[in-house]
Amino acid sequence: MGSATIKDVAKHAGVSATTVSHVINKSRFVSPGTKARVVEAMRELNYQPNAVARSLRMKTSNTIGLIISDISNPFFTDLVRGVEDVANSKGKNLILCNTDEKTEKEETYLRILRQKQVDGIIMAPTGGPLEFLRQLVEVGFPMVFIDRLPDGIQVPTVTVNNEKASCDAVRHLTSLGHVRIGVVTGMTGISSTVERMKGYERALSENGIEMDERLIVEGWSRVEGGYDAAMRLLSLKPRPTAIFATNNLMTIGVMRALRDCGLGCPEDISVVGFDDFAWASAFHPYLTTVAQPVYELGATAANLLFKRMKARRISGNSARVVLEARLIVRESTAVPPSET
Amino acid sequence: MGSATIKDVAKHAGVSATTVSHVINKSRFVSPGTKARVVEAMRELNYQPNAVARSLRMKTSNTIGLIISDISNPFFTDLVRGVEDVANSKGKNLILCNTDEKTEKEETYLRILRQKQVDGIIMAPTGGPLEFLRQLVEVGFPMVFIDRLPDGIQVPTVTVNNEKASCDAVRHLTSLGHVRIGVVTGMTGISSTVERMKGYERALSENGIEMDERLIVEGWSRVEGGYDAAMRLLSLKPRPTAIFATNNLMTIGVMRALRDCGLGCPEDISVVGFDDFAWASAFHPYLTTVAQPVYELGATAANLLFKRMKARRISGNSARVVLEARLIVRESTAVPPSET
DNA sequence: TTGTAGGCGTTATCAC
DNA sequence: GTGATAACGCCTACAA
Repeated sequence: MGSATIKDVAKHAGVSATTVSHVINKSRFVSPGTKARVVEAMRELNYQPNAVARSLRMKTSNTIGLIISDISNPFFTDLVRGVEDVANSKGKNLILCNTDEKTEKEETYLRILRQKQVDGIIMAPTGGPLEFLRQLVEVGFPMVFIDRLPDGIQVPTVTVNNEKASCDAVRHLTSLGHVRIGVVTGMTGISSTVERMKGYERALSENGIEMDERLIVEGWSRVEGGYDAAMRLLSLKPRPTAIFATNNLMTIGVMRALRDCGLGCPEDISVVGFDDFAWASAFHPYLTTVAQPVYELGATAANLLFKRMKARRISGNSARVVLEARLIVRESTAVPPSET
Repeated sequence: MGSATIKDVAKHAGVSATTVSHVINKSRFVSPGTKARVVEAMRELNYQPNAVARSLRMKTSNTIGLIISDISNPFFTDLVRGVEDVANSKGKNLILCNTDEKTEKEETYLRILRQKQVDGIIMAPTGGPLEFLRQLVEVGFPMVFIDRLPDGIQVPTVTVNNEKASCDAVRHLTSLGHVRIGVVTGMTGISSTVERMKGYERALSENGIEMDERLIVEGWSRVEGGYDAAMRLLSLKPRPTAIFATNNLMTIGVMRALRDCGLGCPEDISVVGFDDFAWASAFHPYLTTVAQPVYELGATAANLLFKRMKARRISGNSARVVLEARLIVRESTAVPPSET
């Protein structure tokens, strides 16, 4: 049984569809009497306005798209919540899309979201080459990038101060006397990886520590990658006295590797991880981490997007907002290396 | 500049809109020549079909709604991924909604999703009284409940075997010699809480252990609640030798309480938690947990929903699918209580 | 204070 | 093989 339409309500109330529409949207005066009849008719017919028809007419879907790599990643989890809260407060809904870092999925989702007439898109770009994306930006489609900078596309972006935060993390290790500091790097080709490595390098050079290529291992931003990378690092002789894992998943991989090697943290080796965990202060080791303001990242991006949506044709202006990630020092790494 | 429409393409290719439509949808034969011209016109105009207009006409939005309490909760995180993967494989998109367990937000989202003509809804019901929800179910709107059973509404549901799994968890503790076993319970009024408590009670009675009301404390399904509840339990004299935390967030709260009380786990007290953590085997204590097949929960619900969507009018039939949660025994609790 | 009519961009029916 | 035309449900000039 097809639901009641605005015409059904009109007929039932003995008025025109126009009047019903105005009652629904409070868009012009309707006498108390007729208004009451309309309201009553809507109730009796259990009327629900058809938002699709409305969208077609109004050219706004009250929906925004959010494209991330994987909602299972705790990092995105809080970010998504930030976006949804802001969106909800503005009466917009969220279509969630997972790319798994696949450029192909990214393009498909972009295309679908566009076809669904979403009012705007927030995305963490994979970094792959993307003609369609470039076109969208060029026609002024409201879009905000998050967590990473796109390659050569001018668009508003929200990130954290990756370099500075990484630098702080590594400085923390050097200040404890560490010199041989291994680093597990993220996916190549995304800006956050590059920036975090810059911070690592800067901290070392500040302290007059020579770079050792063998201490830099790729972890592909994933748990398994972090595990493998740590295994490589741990097999070095002499092995590093500390490891800097440049994201949350890789940090877990590193810790698993330590366990499998029978190594204790921080007794045998110190670890600092980028990204904090809600449970970090309740489970051992109480890891020192770089905490990103993840929720704010999402909320900020959403607010920025809404600004763009209002001023559709003010293109060209591509702000970059940088939020502050900060080091949280916990007891576990406050231990000097057993060897030097 | 409004995007090109099907009419623009038709004009550009010198054919009718009908033909363009048929080319797009491959819905009837079009001669190679005209087809080529149409395709070329679409390319030149950078044409993207308007999915909103299509939805209005076809009466399907190719979108489903997912209503949960909070995407920040790691439990829902993997579940959402399961739903999205299945949805995506069927060409559907996902609108994500967070209720924070507020009946009011739940109703608002239900109404919006209905108005947006989503093809179906998957939800973890708050348990509040909900007339609108009941109406939706009654008119045969495709819907699947997840994680919890609704109160007295006949609708397909996907859950885990909460009672059995809880019973196993507590049996594990009794088999280690524990008798005074505290339990931190979830929100009152949701089925999973009730079922998990039944499992707790059954395990105790099987072992001839008398129930002690003081050992049952409400943790409201949240971290803070788990913390407070654990504090209460730890202040009992004699204090329990083990604690069963009935969900992931409360488990974290319990562990924080132990830390703040300077108590070690498992030396001073044993803990078993409902819900596993990806990092559980890498950080201390290596907690024994009940692992729910969370991704499968979401995927199963989505598959069930798609079945319902196909056979819209086969109402009445309200399957309940029960997946298996299983105990993962790790070293930490394999320690007999220091006292009896 | 209220109503009529046209159109948003598609797809489906029928006709040629 | 292809096209006109109506309709999906709503909003909004314009008119009365």
